Amino acid sequence: MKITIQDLADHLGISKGTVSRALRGYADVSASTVERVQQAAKELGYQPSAVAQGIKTGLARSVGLILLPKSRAASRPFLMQFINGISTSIAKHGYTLTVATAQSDAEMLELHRDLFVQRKVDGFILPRTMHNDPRIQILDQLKAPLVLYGQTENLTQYSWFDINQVECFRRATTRLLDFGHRHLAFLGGDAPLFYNSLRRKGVEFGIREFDRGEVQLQVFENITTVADGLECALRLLQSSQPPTGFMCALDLSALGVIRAIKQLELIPGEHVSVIGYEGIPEGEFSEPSLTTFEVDQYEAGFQCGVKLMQLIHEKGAKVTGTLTMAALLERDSDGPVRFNSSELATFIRNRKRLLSSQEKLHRMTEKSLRN
Amino acid sequence: MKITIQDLADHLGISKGTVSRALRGYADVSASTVERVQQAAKELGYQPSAVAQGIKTGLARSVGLILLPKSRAASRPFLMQFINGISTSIAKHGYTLTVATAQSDAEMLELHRDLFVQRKVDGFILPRTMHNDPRIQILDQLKAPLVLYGQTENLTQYSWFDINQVECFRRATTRLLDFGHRHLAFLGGDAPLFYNSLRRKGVEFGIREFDRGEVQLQVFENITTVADGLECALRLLQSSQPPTGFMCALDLSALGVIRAIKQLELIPGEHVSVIGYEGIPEGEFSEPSLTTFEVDQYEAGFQCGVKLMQLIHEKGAKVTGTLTMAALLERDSDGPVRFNSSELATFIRNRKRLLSSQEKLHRMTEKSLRN
DNA sequence: AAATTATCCGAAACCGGTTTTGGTAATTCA
DNA sequence: TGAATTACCAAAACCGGTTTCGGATAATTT
Repeated sequence: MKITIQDLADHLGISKGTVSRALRGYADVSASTVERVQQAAKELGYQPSAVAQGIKTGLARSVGLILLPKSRAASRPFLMQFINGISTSIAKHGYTLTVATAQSDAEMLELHRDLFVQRKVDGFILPRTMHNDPRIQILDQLKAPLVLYGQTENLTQYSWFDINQVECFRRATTRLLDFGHRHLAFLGGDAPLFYNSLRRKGVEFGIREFDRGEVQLQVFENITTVADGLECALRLLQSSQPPTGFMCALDLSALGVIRAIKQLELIPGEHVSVIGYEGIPEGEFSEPSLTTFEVDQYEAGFQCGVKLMQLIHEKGAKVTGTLTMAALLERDSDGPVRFNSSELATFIRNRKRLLSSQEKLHRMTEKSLRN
Repeated sequence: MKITIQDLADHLGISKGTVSRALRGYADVSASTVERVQQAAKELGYQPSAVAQGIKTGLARSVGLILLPKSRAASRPFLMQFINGISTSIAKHGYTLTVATAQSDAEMLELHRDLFVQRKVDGFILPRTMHNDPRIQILDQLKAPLVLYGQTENLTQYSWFDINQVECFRRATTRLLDFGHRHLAFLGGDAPLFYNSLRRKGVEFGIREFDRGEVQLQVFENITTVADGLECALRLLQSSQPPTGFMCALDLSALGVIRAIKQLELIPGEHVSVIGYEGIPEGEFSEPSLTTFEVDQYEAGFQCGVKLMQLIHEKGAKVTGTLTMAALLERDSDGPVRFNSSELATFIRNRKRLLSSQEKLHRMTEKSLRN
């Protein structure tokens, strides 16, 4: 059933070595033979077995991407386009993507080691880089090619691709300050991940540039889901010094903040401003739509793939780092400050008091409409 | 650097054949030798190269999953957990998952063929089954093991796993009818995919069981995104005979319907009922939360993996089909009918007329609150 | 004690490719 | 015309495993 190089050689009456050299483009095969071999290969549907090729070349022609589905909420949105980008760029080199999932951090490290030692992959792409990422330490020992999606310590030793998140959050901060906001909150994401410090640093830069003492910043961490953002914002807004501008490390938490604002019967983008980061599709459909930085995950995956192919194929290839920008989507969840923090606090208190009476009114209206 | 079976054999002073037989558990190796070999393998960190193993066994120990990122909205939600399930179940057999993405239908078919012919994968999992799925035809020719996630024609020839979607939608329909709804709409999804006919069939069954002539059903197709659902529902609700109950083939479109209902200043779950299908996380956070059928995508992936491993490893294994149920999450987007269709139409017309006056009222209230 | 049977392992073949080696026939050059 | 290249291809070695085969030794049976 399955046709091998020997079958093809027999069919043509030549040796299998010649068939191989013809297909690999060696110079010592006559043009006519190359032609005949290619023709026959196409006719018989011969394609060399990647497995058999790999044994001699030492390459599996596959790269590894290992995910931790535990961190479901955070990794889900970006995944599909990222995978698509990787797989598209490596496909040009005949590579495929091996995706594995680990149930724990320990298992994730084992998986990296095993996949490489077993020669199932030739290198790795490491998303969601951590501080002192343990994956890197293991892969370094094995001299496994790797590309980081994100930054970390000792960046000059590795190839990496990242968005300039510091700049993004500097701009987000400047934007809110220019809008007149003076009480800001930064809702950070996963604390152990490197991105979190970068985004936070961007916020601090933005404030430092501007500050003449009148800016207040509150910082939180591990706000990674809609529920987290909702809860955190509800608490902050009902405090005595509520922020009037929220910068969220993740769109998901920003959507939670918007929900909190609406829950307090305030208007997001007017009474309170919110800026997110990542550009998940939900942000477009949110009411109001979410101002955010749109990360091109396809491009990120594509570039990671390109860099990894360089490391694997070009011997002596130098590691490279690339920093790009995300596009700011100026939508409706932020705008010029209406109240300062104290005014907002008062407004919220009054609102609360009047909610019951307003509800009565609403019920009356409804009743009258039905009749 | 990389240690081979020959290195291990030299280190132990025995032949590589014996090392291999010891590690593969052959009976003709003494217990003490097995012990020594295993010990040494662990110490030296030896793991056989999957590539070299594959050449003799003819297996790549990998299964393929090929995605079409074009259909982004529809495939995104279910993906991560599905991949996790597959990868977890096949990991028990030392298998990994090869994920590739195709940019077009034609490329997708080629990819299936190439990956199998090149022996990069030993079989496939086919999600999102279509009518007369062309992938199946190609893989049949190659005698490639495959498992369907979803159903199709000639089901007895293949292993497959699916949710009993007919039953789900029969129950959704019965539920709305029991709530007293008599004007229903079914918002179908991707028409070429097999699931669509199944879900529609479920709706028709539900109505046929019940109908004494008074039930009205409107059917639509290719409503796959929030925007689609929003638009479709807006149109229907403003027609002269609006449905009071919506059954959506996809949660995403159901969320759009909810948005449409709210946009018309109606209360989802009171004035109009909505039921979705799939159980995406957004449905939990929606206001009101979405009544839907929660599909266990992890389990689906897991079972597909199990079935594929059977086909690949147990020779003469018979194909098997499995149908399970999804859990109905009774949340807040549906409920007893309040208005019949005509009443609803009137209500909506009046609402519209009064919206401007109500808005005036609202602005006045707000102004008074600020002072 | 000899014959038989088990036990254990080395040697070799094999899987399907790639790459090196070496030899023959056709060309080119002196 | 003879020598030196060149062009081309067959044969063989190799990659890192698995599996078969057969032989040596030990254990058992007669």
